[in-house]
Parts: sequence; structure tokens; C-alpha cells
Amino acid sequence: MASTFSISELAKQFSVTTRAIRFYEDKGLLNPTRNGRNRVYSKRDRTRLKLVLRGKRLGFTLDETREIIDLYDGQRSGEKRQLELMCEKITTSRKLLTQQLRDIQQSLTEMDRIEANCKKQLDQINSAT
Amino acid sequence: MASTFSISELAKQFSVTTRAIRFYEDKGLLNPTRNGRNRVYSKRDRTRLKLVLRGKRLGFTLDETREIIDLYDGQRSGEKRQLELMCEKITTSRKLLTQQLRDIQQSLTEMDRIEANCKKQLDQINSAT
DNA sequence: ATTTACCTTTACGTAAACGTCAATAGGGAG
DNA sequence: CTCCCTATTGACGTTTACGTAAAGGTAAAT
Repeated sequence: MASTFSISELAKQFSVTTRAIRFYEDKGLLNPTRNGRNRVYSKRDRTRLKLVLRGKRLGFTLDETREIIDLYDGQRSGEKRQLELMCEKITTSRKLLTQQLRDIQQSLTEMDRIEANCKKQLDQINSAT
Repeated sequence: MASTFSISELAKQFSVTTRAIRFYEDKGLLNPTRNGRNRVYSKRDRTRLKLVLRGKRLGFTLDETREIIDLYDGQRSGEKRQLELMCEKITTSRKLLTQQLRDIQQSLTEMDRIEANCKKQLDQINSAT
């Protein structure tokens, strides 16, 4: 894999529009370097984009996603207060994710039940041929 | 627990505004009966509201959530085509949820790593007292 | 030189999911 | 009866996350 990417390469790789990628930059989620006016994305930028999209799939807003990514990617200031804040954010974030995990597991369970029911009825219909 | 609820009771129970609840009704996700002009919510309505909120936490739009709820809650038409459609929707929905599950698990794993790192650094700072 | 294919910024448009009044109605408490 | 509380409809405002069109720059290919 290349070590730098153009905007449209990234767009293709992740099936998003270039507009979206520029928008994420506007919102401070990415900041690629430039070759002249053109944006150049490093592997680190690519990873950040991947995280943005993951955040989206999880229903976070871009603001929330930025906070989370800054955790992952954080310029460790190494100061005590900073580290403590980070721990708190992680705790909060983890609670949210854990709740979502429960939600999903419940949903999946219920879907299994409904699907089974569905298939049973279909079997009856088909066997009545 | 009571068998019917007012709009503000539900709002309190789930920590949402009455405005939101009425909005869900506008969008066809709920339809409570009326006592005069006033809305009266049954336990079934309450359950639907709960599912709406779960959907929100999972990042679904209200439209998507309505489709999913109609699965759960479906007036089983019992017709073959209907049943098949339901199975397809379940399959689609399950793929999405499974993806989210992976996303969450990855996020949690990474957070664990970051937190451990964080705490290690804090320990060093504190032990340097 | 011109087309083709990207890339750029600026700016306005839009759908979703509510928030926030405003004006109004109905029912108890005093 | 009047005050107060809650509820209702209607209309407009707001934020988020882009889409889309305008108006071009740049560079390779024909």
C-alpha cells in the first residue's frame, strides 16, 4: 500500500465522497498536508478517516468522534491533569459503547426469534403445496 | 406499573421531551389513542417508544427504526411474500448490527490499551513525588 | 491547443430531528 | 370565578452532515 494518498483515492477506498472528506477537514477531524493546493493524505490521515467512519457507523456526531479520535491519536501532553481527563473520557465513552453493545445483543436476539417464527410459517405454507 | 400513560409520564420515564414523543407520532412511529384531545399510551406504545430510543442509540434514523419496529411488532399478514420480505430485512439489519458489534469491540479494545498506557504514566508521575 | 480528468474554494440548498415560542383548551385548587 | 398546571396544534428556528452548482487551476493525453 502507498504511503500517501490523494483525496479521490481515499474517497474510493472508503466509498465516501470527496466532499465528505473535505467537510471532515473543515470540522478539524483531518488535516492533510499540501502539495501546492492539493491535499496529500498520509497513512495516519487514512487511519483517522477510518476512525471517523467507524464513529459514524456507531452513531456519534463528528464532534464526538473528534474527541474520541483525539484520545486514540492524542499528542500525549504527558501532564497529569491531561492524563486524568483522558481517563475520564475513556470511562464515559466506554459506558456508552457498553450500552450499545447491550442494545445490539438484544436486537440480535429478538431478530433471531422473529426470523425463526417467520421461517416456520413459510415452511407451513410451502409444505401445504 | 400502570397499563396506560400520559405523554409526560412517558417523557419522564425515558428522559425525553414531550415534543420528541409527538414528533415520533408525526413520523408514524407511535399512535396512541385519545381521551378527548389528550394522548393515551398503552403498554404496547410504551414498548414501541423504548424501541425507538434503542434505535436512536444505535444510530438509526427514525425511518429505519420504524421499519425495524414494524418487524418486531408486525401485524403478521401471514402472506408468503410478506414473510419473505421480513426475512430479507432481518438479514440486512443483522449485517449492520454485526458490523457495529465489531466496531464497538475494536473501540473497546483500543480504549483498554490507551487507558492502561494512561494509568502507567500517571503512576510514574505519582511515584515521583 | 483542446479535451479529459482531477483538484480547488465559495456558497447556497437540504433532510433529519428536534427546540422553542405562541395561542388555545380543559380541569382542579382555592 | 380565577389562577395554575398540563396538554394540544401550528409555525418557525436550529444544528448536523453533507449535496450540489459555480467558477475556475493544473497536468497529462490526443
